[in-house]
Amino acid sequence: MKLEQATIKDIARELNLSASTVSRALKNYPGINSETKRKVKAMAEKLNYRPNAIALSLRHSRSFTIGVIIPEVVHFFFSTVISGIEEEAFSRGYNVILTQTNEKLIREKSSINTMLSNQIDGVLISYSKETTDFEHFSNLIDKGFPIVFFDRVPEIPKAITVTVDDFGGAFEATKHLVEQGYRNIVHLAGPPNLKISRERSEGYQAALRESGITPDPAMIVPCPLGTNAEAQQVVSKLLHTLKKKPDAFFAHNDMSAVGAMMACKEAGLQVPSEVGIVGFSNWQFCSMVDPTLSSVYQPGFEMGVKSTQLLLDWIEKKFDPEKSEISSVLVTELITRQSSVR
Amino acid sequence: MKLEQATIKDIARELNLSASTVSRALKNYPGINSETKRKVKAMAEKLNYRPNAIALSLRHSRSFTIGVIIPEVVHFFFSTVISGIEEEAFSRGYNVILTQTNEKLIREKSSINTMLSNQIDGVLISYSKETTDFEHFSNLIDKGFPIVFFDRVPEIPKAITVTVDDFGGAFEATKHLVEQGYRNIVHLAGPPNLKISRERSEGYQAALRESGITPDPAMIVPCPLGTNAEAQQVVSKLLHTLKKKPDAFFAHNDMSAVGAMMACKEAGLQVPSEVGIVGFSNWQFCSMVDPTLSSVYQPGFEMGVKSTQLLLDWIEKKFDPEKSEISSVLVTELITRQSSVR
DNA sequence: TTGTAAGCGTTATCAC
DNA sequence: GTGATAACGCTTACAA
Repeated sequence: MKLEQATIKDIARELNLSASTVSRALKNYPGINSETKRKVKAMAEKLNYRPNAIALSLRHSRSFTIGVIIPEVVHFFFSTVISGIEEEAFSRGYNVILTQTNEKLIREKSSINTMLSNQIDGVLISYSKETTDFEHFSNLIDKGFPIVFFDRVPEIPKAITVTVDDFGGAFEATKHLVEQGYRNIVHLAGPPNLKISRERSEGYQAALRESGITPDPAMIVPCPLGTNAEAQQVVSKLLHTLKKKPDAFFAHNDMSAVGAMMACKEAGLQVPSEVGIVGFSNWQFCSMVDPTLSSVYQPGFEMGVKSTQLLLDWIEKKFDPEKSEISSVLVTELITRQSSVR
Repeated sequence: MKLEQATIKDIARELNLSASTVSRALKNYPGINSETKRKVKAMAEKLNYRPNAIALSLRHSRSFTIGVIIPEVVHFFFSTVISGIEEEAFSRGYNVILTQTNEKLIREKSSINTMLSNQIDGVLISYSKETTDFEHFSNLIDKGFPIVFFDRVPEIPKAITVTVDDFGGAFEATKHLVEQGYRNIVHLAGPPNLKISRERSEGYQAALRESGITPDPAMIVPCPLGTNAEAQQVVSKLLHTLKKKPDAFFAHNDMSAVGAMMACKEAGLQVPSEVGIVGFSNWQFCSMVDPTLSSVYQPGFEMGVKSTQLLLDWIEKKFDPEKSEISSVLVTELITRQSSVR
């Protein structure tokens, strides 16, 4: 059962007018009899007329719809970004069509194709962990199609990107641990093919160096899944195997940090007195665990808003990506809680 | 800069054919010269032809797009549901357009209008906390427009709904607390205008009665915001004011449960030996807090999948809501962890 | 001030 | 086997 939508033609027929007059009346064109205008609007109201956005899209070759492609919806940080995207798009009269890739490259590609078929005006992308080749993006960029990358951004020419200052955040977190007197700081690192992981790792190392500590490769431990179970297991093992006994953990995400915390508790180590822990992202649960978890806040909502602003400005030709290369970097903020302060 | 999309006309021009022939060739219609077909497909490939979904929508009055309206994206449960919706829709060739209402009725209404303008084929809705009048829904239902409600469902005639067994989940949780020997069980209740809140409250009361305990209105405490801060404050106060000292909390959501846990710790009460706590939803952090939090698991992903199945079956006329009234109730599962087992 | 006609991309219908 | 035409709903030169 379809919804019987009244069209301009219906209004025209009822009032013995032409479709063009109705169209003009509805849009307050100059040079329309005000009585006609009144009648048209009244009839539109009566018939519950609603413009057909599909017809408008076809006419204007503009859909007022943007696409969003993310790895996962069920992810606190990404959901925050989506929220920002949705707010900004809504307030500027755009629709958002959303797909998740589940970290699969093939879904990423097919999503882009579907969206292009649907004539989206532009797209926001955070790519999957499987993506190592960026040709499907550069093709679009080369054709001048509006595309903005956020958080997970490719290192390709002319890409417009929005990220947080991962390096700076990691630097600050590590520095903080040093200041609290921790010396043997382990880094639980993310998947190395993501730039964000590398930035965080480098920020950590830079902070150590600046503090006169030489980074030890053995202290950089991969936790590519980023789950608390993984980190717990990894850290439990570490506590036995490492020569230099670690007295702090800087994790690339909050779940790993919690995993580390659980492993320490299990091993009978006091947090923060014996071991300091700092996470990254400042997820909701940071203030709910015991001890509460210090973490680097990433402005997800702002990232969504900023990315969308850039994209829509581009679409609406308010800025020209050819002339103004933009990579926007949002500042992070270290939130210190119990887990790292002694 | 628009993407120069090749159209059927372009292919036709290149090959000196008519648009209709090209269209037929591309769709493998019978009665087309196989050589022509080959040439057309080759040219389509060469020009990187992609069918214009907008034109198809206009032609067929079908957009292959469904709308999703939820209160908040940044909400673990809802994001899980979205994930299920997205998966099912994607696998059946539909797009998902998403809006969040931020719990505002006015946004709910305007979102529906925008989506209708965009000729969505159907819509999935979980309504806002502000929504108390359901006329904007019944209007659509009366016109036979495909609409499926999930989680927060209105009690109006002919509404197709998908919920979890909130009553049953609450019943089981409360029963479990009783079995663990807790007697003065407080319920931290959700906003009463949501049916889910009432169901959970009633499940709690029914379980008490079945255990020979008369529910005490003073032991049902509103926590309408559902934040841990709110619950912590409420519970701290409770511990002093209630005549019958509470020895357990069944919260309508997990954040309230954590708030209660924090308040108890603060008051020097041991969990679970002195106070038992059970939450609702089984959010990620349940296994991360200390002690780990027992909670009622709600199948969010399945809810998304089920709702979408119903909606798409309706759209594709695989079931007739006039004949088969469907309210689908998914089972919950109590996950017992440390906070309630002694 | 209003009407006519063409066109956005596609396909169903009817010709040839 | 293939082509011409009309139609989906709307806007916009151009004409009246």
